[in-house]
Amino acid sequence: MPELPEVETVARDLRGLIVGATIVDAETRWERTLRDADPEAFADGVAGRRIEAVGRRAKQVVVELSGGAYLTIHLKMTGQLFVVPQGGPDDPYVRLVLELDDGREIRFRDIRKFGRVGLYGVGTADPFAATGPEPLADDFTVAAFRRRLRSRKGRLKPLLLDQAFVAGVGNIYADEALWAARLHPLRTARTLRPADERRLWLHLRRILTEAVIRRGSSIDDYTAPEGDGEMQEHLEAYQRTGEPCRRCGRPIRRVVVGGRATHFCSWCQRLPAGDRAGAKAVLATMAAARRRGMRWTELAAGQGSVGLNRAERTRTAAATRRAAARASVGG
DNA sequence: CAACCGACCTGTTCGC
DNA sequence: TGCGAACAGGTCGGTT
Repeated sequence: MPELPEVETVARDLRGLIVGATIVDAETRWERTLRDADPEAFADGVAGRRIEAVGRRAKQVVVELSGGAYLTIHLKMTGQLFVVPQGGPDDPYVRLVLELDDGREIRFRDIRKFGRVGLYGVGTADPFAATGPEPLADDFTVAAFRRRLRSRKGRLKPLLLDQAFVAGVGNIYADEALWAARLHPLRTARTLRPADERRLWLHLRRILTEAVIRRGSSIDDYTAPEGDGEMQEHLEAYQRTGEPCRRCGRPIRRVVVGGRATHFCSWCQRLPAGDRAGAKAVLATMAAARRRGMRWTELAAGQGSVGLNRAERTRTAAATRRAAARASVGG
């Protein structure tokens, strides 16, 4: 699940590997990987262009090409990028191959086919026109963050996931930032006191910065061209359902907010009375789970229970899968 | 504007 | 042991 730190890591790895090379051809194996689903136009558009720079905007890798063209690569849930020698081991999940002039190729591998690659040029519409500010940029000040918070009526968790509100935050770092700032995910932006706003701003930036240094969280399918990250070993809330809160020792709870798994400590992250009115569904679910004797997990209506060791087992299995993927791609 | 839904996809895990 | 349902979640387009 690549978010800002994971995509930043992929972009940095890729930059060191491909800047200066020239794209010779493009082979599309799954048409819808291309935003405009036109393999011929895409190949014509990239062939002969030199790779000038690689960066990131929100959760997308941006590859700048000669002549003012640029590629946007959204990894979505399961997208991976590898740079390998041509003719290396292949696998059925490679969706797009960019052949380089130096005997290597860039492979975009994506099990679930959600990922998208766009090609833009001078005069084409800006794909980031509706994207919010970069949270690690110098001009993302606490004052700027306050202004944005006060212009919104929504609850914090969905707000942090809204790319128009702030760019690059996904499910992992939204939960982590809220835990660190001691703010309930259902808290409304408008009820925040100045100190709350400041803590959220501070911890959001601190956690994203730390995660970039640690090369992101290698959970499920995420890996970068030059190897896994280690931030998954330093998460405080995400996927720690039932494990003790590292501040108070009480079990981390899991609820569904806006259709997304949300992990938090109901002791450290209180919901003020004023915000309870619109949070009935989640609160009722938690009360029902409590009545049924579930102390450490809360479930959406009708869902089964979640085993205590699930997170651990999932992590182990995912690491094995990533290793297999790297081997098959020849990386 | 906010909240919610289904759609897009496949592999893994869960409940029975 | 095997099967189908549930789940993972980023984003878009549509509805309430």
